[in-house]
Amino acid sequence: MPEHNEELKRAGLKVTLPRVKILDILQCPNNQHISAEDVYKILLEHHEEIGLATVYRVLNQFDDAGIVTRHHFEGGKSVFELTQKAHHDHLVCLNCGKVVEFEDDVIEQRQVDIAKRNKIKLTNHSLYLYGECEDEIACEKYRLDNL
Amino acid sequence: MPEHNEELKRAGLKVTLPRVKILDILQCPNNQHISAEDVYKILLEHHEEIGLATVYRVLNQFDDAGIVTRHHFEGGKSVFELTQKAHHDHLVCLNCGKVVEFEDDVIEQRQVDIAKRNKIKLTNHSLYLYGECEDEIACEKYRLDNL
DNA sequence: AATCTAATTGCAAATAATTATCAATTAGCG
DNA sequence: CGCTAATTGATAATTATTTGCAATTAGATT
Ligand SMILES: [Mn+2]
Ligand SMILES: [Mn+2]
Ligand SMILES: [Zn+2]
Ligand SMILES: [Zn+2]
Repeated sequence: MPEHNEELKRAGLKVTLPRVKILDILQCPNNQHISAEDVYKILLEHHEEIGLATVYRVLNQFDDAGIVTRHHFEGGKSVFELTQKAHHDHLVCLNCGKVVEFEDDVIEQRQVDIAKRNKIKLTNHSLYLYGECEDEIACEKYRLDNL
Repeated sequence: MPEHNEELKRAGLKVTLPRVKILDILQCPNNQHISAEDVYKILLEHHEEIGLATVYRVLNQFDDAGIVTRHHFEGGKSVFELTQKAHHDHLVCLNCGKVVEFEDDVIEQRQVDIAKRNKIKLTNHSLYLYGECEDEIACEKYRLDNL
């Protein structure tokens, strides 16, 4: 019934409980830019008996299908977010982990120019800005709230 | 005697064969943006009895000392390069692995503005452009030459 | 130059993140 | 309702990197 089913079918994926549940989790605003491990933890909290291997598998399938976008923030592990209508890049606080999304047409255009100038057909890029919240109090609060 | 010694001493690191040899390897133009594993392979080719753990340790020490800069290109493993006088970003061919360095003041300035606008003190950033060489023949050649 | 000691190294075992294997289960088509 | 290929869970395997520890050594101190 939910539109989740449509999205899965469109991607040629069977509608299974793990997939629907994982989509649910990704949908939640709190869980944007979430790691496989964290998706798994939330599943456990919801008492869903879904294996970690399945989480990784499903996220990869979603990535292949374009349903999610994978990012490599500093820290080794991949994080995923539902693919948005518009491309955007990220600004990450190294203290509290807050992620701010932004888009900048000037930067995007420059990237295209640089690639062209160097005779390379640009297929994608990754841009991450790292820093620290100027508001230290809010930063510390955010950090504590997210464990 | 070589200036390597100075660089190591300045960083408070003893002048040892592993460190000197690894600096030698990083110095070579062929080895810009090289992984720990590849540094280790080259050491083996040079018949240097240096352990892989030491390579990782030394590269981390160099990173801490600012002697090298670590990058995370697509592909999981870290790559290192001797820290250059000027900051630059990278354009990588996903086919042949060629890496082109570039600097773009407009992009740099925009990043600063974006961070400021979002009340975050920018500490660093990573920008990687990925694509494919327009010259497919040169691309394939480069790919084969590098294994 | 001989001595000393903290830094360094090599090797093997340990981690961390992710993937592969495979038998058991199941979605969805006919 | 039955069939079959897709999916899943548990576990073993991989990959990249780090850590523990005993043996070695650079370089300061006699
Ligand atoms: Mn995002
Ligand atoms: Mn470079
Ligand atoms: Zn913060
Ligand atoms: Zn190429």
